[in-house]
Amino acid sequence: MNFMTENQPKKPSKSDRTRAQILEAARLLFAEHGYDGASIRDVAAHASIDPAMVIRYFRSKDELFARAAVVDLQLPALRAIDRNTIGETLIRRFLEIWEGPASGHGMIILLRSATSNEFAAEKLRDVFGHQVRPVIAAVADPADAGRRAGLVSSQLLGLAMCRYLLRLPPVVALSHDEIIQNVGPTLQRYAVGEA
Amino acid sequence: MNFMTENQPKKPSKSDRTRAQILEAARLLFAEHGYDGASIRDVAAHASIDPAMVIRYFRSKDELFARAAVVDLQLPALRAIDRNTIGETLIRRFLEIWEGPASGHGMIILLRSATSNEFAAEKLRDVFGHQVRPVIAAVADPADAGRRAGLVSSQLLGLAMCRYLLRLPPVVALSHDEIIQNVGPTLQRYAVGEA
DNA sequence: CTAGAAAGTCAACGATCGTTGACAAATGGA
DNA sequence: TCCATTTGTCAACGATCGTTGACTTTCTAG
Repeated sequence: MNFMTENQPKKPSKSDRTRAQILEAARLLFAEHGYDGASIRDVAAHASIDPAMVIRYFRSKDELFARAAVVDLQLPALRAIDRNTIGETLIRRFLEIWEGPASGHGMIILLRSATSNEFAAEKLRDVFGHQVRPVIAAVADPADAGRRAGLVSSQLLGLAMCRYLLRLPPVVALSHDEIIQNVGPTLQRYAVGEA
Repeated sequence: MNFMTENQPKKPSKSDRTRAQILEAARLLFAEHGYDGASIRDVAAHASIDPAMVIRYFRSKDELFARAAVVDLQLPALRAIDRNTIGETLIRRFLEIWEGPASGHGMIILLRSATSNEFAAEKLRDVFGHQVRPVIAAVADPADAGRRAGLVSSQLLGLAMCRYLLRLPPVVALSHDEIIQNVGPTLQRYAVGEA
């Protein structure tokens, strides 16, 4: 038993590297094929390792998925910015999350599985409740922040579905500027628009 | 062999009823659990029948799914209506499709499986190309009808995801009037708005 | 009534899956 | 060096899945 687990030890101890490889492979395959479509054997093969190791490092497929489906949107604090550019700010951050270099696959993993996996769905509702809604609540009447955040989420999840999951050609073809120009005003109205 | 198959025969011939029962059970379970989550054995049990019969009547699970995932949105011809109410017309039809009495489960079946099943995804793209896009093309410059239809679809698919699949509480709580009031203008702008 | 087709039952196949436990190799501190 | 812990390999388990083929029951036309 390693009793230094909760310190900041300088040990990338072989096992940690294997663990990371498994997790990386899992993120890739869960993102591409969803929870059901990605088998533990597939993950193991992608990490050049035995399937049994996947279970040893993560206790089950569910736990592996939970580790892989971590999402931190890092939404900006909207109170600090010009109230008229809130919609634009949100859609710009959206594009960074989905197409920026630091994209951690987290959202696509959740979205890919949330339709047929209750855990993923709950996790996604959690992201809404703990990451999206508070940001909106900071700039809108808290009484209907949920409604506004819900509308914002509906547009953003739909855009993600069409562009990154379903890959509807006309939506894939949209440039960043077009997206900002079209969707920005929608989000602006949903977030802080009239009534 | 029944050589009267392509006429309009007055024979609900036992087998036709079984066939219909299987299809109904399949639609229900595919809508609830998706392609992977609904097994042929489940469908058979729901139809009070042997699993082998499902294969006999439909040749395979894929074919059964194809039969179950039929969608006809019956979108109204937008050219006939007041140009200023296009957004409202679209969102009203959306609510009818998803919550009206004639809801055939078709869209929820597709949406539930499209994220991890390529056939369902292709079918959904097909619905977009053959049912949504033409309707938009009738009232907008055909050159960017794809872009406009894509934006409309992103909002509507996102709303369906949040309200019927993910069941985000604040989105579920929205009344029809609230939805029409909030989403209508968005669709209006996407469909026929400036530039 | 009777023969043949249609409808339904049953058991099993091969494949894949998550998971386990027994075992071998590698590693590192004493 | 020796030994204990870690790390990795291997084969198999039980379960579930889609699908098949042989069989029996039910229905219906002649």
